[in-house]
Amino acid sequence: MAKRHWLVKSEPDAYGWDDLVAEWEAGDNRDYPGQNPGMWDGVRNYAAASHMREMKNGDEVFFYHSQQGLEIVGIAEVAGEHYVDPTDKKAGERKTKFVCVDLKPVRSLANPVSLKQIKANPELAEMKLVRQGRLSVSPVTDAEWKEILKMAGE
DNA sequence: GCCAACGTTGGC
DNA sequence: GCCAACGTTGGC
Repeated sequence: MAKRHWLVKSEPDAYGWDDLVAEWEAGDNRDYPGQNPGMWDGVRNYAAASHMREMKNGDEVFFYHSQQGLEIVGIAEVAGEHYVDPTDKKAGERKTKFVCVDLKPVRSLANPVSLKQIKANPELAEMKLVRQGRLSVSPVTDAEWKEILKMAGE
């Protein structure tokens, strides 16, 4: 099964790339001690959740900073496939449960790729990040993945 | 099952 | 801080 690629976004004020790295260094979850480091919890959007259900261990994920920075700052990988989000208090009342995955930092980008650069690149005009800005977890095609790595000078 | 109202996200 | 886009909720 070929590796797939994804993009997740997070507000660095709430939980940024550095926080992800720190959690793995600490070997624990900052906000929910005892839970896995890098637990991607709190997604309450069905489209985003269904993407998380498709994520497989080893898939690579761009980590994007929204609100502040507005750029892809690093690459993470899926280190734990989807499970019911332990922070979803109403999971029992719903037929479709929200889920989370675990993300593990692989490396930060020496040259982050900004939303502005992405929008300026016609190759990336179809990206979900551009077309549907509010989606917090979205698929990235192989071509888009390569193009962005190229822009990052990797 | 439709659709208006409301809430949230996120770029600017 | 504003506003557009979109998702969710709830009345009918």
